[in-house]
Amino acid sequence: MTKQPSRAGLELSQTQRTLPIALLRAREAVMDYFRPLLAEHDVTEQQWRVMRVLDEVGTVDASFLARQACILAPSLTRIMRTLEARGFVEVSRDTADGRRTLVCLSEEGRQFIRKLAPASARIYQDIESKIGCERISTLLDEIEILLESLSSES
Amino acid sequence: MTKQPSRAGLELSQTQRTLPIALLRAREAVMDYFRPLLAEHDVTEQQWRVMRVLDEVGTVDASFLARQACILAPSLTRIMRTLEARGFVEVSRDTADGRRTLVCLSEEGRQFIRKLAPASARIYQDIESKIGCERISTLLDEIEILLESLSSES
DNA sequence: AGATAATACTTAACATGTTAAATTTATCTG
DNA sequence: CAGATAAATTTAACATGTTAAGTATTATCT
Repeated sequence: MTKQPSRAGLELSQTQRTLPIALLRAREAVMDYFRPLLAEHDVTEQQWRVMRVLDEVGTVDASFLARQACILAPSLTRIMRTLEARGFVEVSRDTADGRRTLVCLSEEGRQFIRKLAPASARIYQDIESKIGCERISTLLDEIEILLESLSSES
Repeated sequence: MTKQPSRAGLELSQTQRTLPIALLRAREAVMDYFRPLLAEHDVTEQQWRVMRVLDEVGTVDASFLARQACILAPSLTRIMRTLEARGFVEVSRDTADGRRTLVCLSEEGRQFIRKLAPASARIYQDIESKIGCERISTLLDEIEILLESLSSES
């Protein structure tokens, strides 16, 4: 079905048949469905991701938040500034460990999430209807396995 | 095996069990293996992607290149400036259509690709050995289906 | 042919990605 | 307990992502 280049020695794969590009293209294809909603409400993809994570986990330190939202620490610092200025998050210092920054959603932030949740869920359902729930589930499982395989093992 | 949240109404999925984040995490996990090599040779991930595509397709216009490398036009404009200044690519105007910019690898650019190819291929093989060739192949197939399902249909 | 729309880029402006260095606070060692 | 180390962020600098606006060139339409 798919042309498999014979890669006996140390040659490069066809770019389109490569994990980095394939994963990037897949993500772009999915995000194309969400971008209109985010743009309409003036939040970037990353800001929304941070708020989604905070909505799930409550109050957490910056490192944990960065890891969960797949955002690097320096980016998170800037994003926090933006979200705090907009009144969507509350930032404080950890009294137990003065190095840590603690963050949580503000009431306004929670309302914002609730306001967009239905439209966001509908978009995801639209995507599911095109791909199929089982297929998405399988893909997510495959990715989980990939992550386990690539991390923490020899 | 995996906890499936009951999502009868219009609620948000668990972030970690969502296509945008899962695909992003997978990509990051893979790129972590390549970044040291790229950093060692002072090329960014995107610059390398552009050169990889050019190596495959020869001389092409900017739009095609941008699409193949998953890079937006404005980013490509800047990347071209960088790569041209470094002598890795040659840029020219399409005589048949004055709007188009044509690009191809320079001899120096081709040599650069050849120099990094073995190490890059070894890294990919390392990744394959951890995940398994068939599993990767399956994943790539699943992604192709996802791309077809999401594009150009109703 | 001439006005108009469509293409293909390019610029501009702001947000984020990425790495390295700096800062502040904790922890560890002797 | 003082000095060295480590940990958690932040800052800085440059590259790219992203959208909107601007430019030049080509295609279209009457």
